[in-house]
Amino acid sequence: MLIQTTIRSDIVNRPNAPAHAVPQAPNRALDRSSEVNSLEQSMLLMGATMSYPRNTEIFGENETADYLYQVVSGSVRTYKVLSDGRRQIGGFYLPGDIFGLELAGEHSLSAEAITDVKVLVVKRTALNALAARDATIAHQLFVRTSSELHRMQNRMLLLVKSARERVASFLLEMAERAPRGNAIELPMSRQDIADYLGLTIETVSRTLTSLESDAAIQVPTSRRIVLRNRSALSRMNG
Amino acid sequence: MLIQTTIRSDIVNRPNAPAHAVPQAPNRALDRSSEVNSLEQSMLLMGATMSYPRNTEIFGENETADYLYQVVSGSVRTYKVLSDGRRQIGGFYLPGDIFGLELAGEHSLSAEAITDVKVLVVKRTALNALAARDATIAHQLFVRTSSELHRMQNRMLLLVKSARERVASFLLEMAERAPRGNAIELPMSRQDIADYLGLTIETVSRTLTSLESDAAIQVPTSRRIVLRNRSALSRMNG
DNA sequence: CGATGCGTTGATAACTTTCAAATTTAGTGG
DNA sequence: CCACTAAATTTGAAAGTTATCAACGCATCG
Repeated sequence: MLIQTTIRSDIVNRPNAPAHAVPQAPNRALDRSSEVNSLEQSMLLMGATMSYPRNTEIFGENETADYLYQVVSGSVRTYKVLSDGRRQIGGFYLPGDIFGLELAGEHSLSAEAITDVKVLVVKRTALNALAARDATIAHQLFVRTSSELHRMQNRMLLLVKSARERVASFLLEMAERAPRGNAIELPMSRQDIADYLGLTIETVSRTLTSLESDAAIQVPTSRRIVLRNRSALSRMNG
Repeated sequence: MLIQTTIRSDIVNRPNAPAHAVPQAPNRALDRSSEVNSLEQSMLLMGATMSYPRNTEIFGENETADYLYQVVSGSVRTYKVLSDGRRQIGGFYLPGDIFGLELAGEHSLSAEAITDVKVLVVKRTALNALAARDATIAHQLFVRTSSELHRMQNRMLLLVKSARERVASFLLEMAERAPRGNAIELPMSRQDIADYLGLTIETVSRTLTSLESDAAIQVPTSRRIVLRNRSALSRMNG
C-alpha cells in the first residue's frame, strides 16, 4: 500500500526567506518549538539542499520513495493524474512544510516545483533509523502524520461544498499558512487552484470576481489577493 | 488541534460475526497477521464490550476523546454537521474497523450506531501506555494512521468526480471491505450514502437506477446491491 | 387501517462546465 | 526600453449536471 504523507511545519517561514531565518511570527508555535526543532534540526543535519527550476518534477508517482523533503524556499505541488487526463492536486507546500513522506516504498503522488524551489532532502532510511532510537522523533513523525490526516478531513469537508465556499476556504487557508496581514501572494496559477479545489479555471476566476464585487476580497493582480472581510469568508465556510 | 483518526483492520470480519471469530478470508492479511494481532489482541485484553442501539450516539464532536473503539458487530458512521445543517459523513466502520483514535483531547467528529452495534472500548491512556513500552504497538498505530491518511487521499480524489463516478467508487469500496462475492449488503440509508458522497439522496437513487439500466449492477432491494460488471464500475473510477 | 419513514421518480431551477473569444500579463529578442 | 508573441486570466453564451421541490409507492408498525 502506498502512502503519501505530508507534514506541515508549525513554523512557516515567509516565502523566499532563507531556511535558517528565525521565524518572526509571535504565534502559538513557540510553546512547542523545542519539539518542532528536534525533527527540523535533525533534518537539517542529515539533509542536503537541492534546487529545482519552476515547473520541474521533484519526484514522480510510483517512483521509489527514498527521500523526504522539506521546502526551504519557493512552493511545491503534489498531484495525481487520472486516466482521463484530469489532474487532482494533493496539496501545496510552502517554506517549512515537509512532503514526500511515504510509509511504503513508492510515492503515490507526483511532486513539482511551482516556482524555483530549494528543498532540503533527507534519506528516508536515515530518518527512520533516527526515529527507531529516538522516541521524540518517532512521536513527531506520528503527530505530523496525524496533523496531515486532520487537514485531509477538512479538505474532504471542503470538497462537497459550493464553488464559492471552496474558494473562500482556500483563501482563508492560504492566508493562515503564509501570514502577511490581509494580503496573500499566491505562488500557484488559476489552473493549480482549480485542480486543488476540483473546479475549472473559469469557475475559480468568476468566483474571485464575484467575491470582489461583494467586497469580500480585492484582486489587485491575479497573483495577489487582499482579504477585505474575513468574517464573510468564514461564514461561507459552513 | 483536534484529530479524528480512524483505523481499519486488515482483518474484516463479516458483519454480525462474533468478535473472536477467526477471520475466514484467505487473503493478504495473513502475511502480517502476527503484527495485526498484537494490536487487536491488546485491545481485546484491555477493552470492554459496549452495546449501542440503532441511531444512538457513541460519542459527540468536542467530547473528550478518552476511548478508542473497535467495531465488533454492526456498523458505525462518523459525521460532522455544518452550521447550515448539512451533514458530512466522515466514514463508515464495519466489524474489525477501529475508530475514534484522537491525537488531541477532543473528538473532531461525532459517531453514531447505524445498526445495533457492539463495540470494544479501550481506554486511550491504557493504549498509549502500552505503545510507550511496546514499539510494535506504537508502530502499528502509526501504520494504521498512515493507512487512514491514504484512504482519505483516495476519498479526496473521489469527491471531485461526477455523481456516477462517486457512486461507482462507493460500491467498489464497500464490496472490497465486506466481501460476499458480488453482493453487497448495505447497512446504511440512502441519506447516509448521499452525505458520504456529497450528493443528495435523489441523485444517489437516480444514479443507482441508471447503473442498473446499464447492467452494471442489480438492485433487488434497496439495501442489497449486486455488482454485475465490476470492470465497468472500475473504469468509472478514473 | 392510517400514520410514518424510506426510497423512487418527475419537473424545474440553480450551479458549474464547456466552448469561444477578448483582454491582460509575462517573456523574448531586437 | 520597446515591440511582439505566447501564455494566463477573464468574460460571455450555451449546454450539461446536480439540487430542489413535489408527488407517489412501498413497507413497517402501532
